[in-house]
Amino acid sequence: MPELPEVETIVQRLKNLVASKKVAEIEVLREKSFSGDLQNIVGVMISDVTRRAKLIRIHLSNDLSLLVHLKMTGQLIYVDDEIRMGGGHPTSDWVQDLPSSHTRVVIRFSDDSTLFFNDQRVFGWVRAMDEKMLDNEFSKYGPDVNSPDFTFEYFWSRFDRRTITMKQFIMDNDVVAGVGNIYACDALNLAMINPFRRANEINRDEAKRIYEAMRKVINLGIKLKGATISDYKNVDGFSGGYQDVALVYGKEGESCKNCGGKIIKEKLAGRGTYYCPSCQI
DNA sequence: GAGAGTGTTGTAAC
DNA sequence: GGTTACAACACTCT
Repeated sequence: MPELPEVETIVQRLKNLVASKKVAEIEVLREKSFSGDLQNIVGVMISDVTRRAKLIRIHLSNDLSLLVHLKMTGQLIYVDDEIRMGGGHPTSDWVQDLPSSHTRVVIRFSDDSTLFFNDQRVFGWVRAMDEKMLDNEFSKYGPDVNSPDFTFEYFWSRFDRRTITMKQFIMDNDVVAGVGNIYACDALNLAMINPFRRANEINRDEAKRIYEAMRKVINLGIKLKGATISDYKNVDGFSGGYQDVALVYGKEGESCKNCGGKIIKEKLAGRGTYYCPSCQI
């Protein structure tokens, strides 16, 4: 479910909440969701929380990190006494039920606060990794879409006569990391490019428009703390705001903000794809 | 109730 | 090698 802006939002919040806390206990409720040796984590302090692509890295004060991938339906929810007591907090009514039937891993800290990893579909995971394993994992990804390494010249160089559709191209994590279905649809609408166009039919000017649009929608997503379509919540239970300004994603039948045309939904490579056929050419 | 759809990505097959 | 189809799983929606 979450894409780069959602993960970035979670990381920013999590960093403030759990940095310098000590892991008191880890409870694994679903074997498939966790891998690593618990012995090496219990009693260790969290030193930092960072992000690479859509991965959340919880740095430990030994040489390990807990790497978290939320995939489609993962959530990291932080709960402490203050949150449990409520006080108008959006999570107050449902945090009482945690762990829920979807809770897969529970990390308890020495101050009694708790981090829940919930994941309805069990695609996501939490894995303890050393430097070498992390390098190997991160090597699968191209530069983050919002990083300085993702330059237009780099992006253009990756077109290289590829015949896949533009939507698949910008969602290819090896080309650029962090663009999922929502932001891919919106970026192509902003750039006025049809998602079914093939990468090798795109000229340099069009590529430039796509490049700028990708950066723009992702940065707006980060600013609005992500998009809440169904399961996504920030660490503290708040929803994101991007869905309210989305250009085409989830807007089938509505008017295109760009040209007033009617937004349609079609399937592209098995994924729901929203676009405006009148201005995205 | 059956069947399709869901924001991800790894794998196997072509 | 690039591209495509599908699987992993558990729900909701039509």
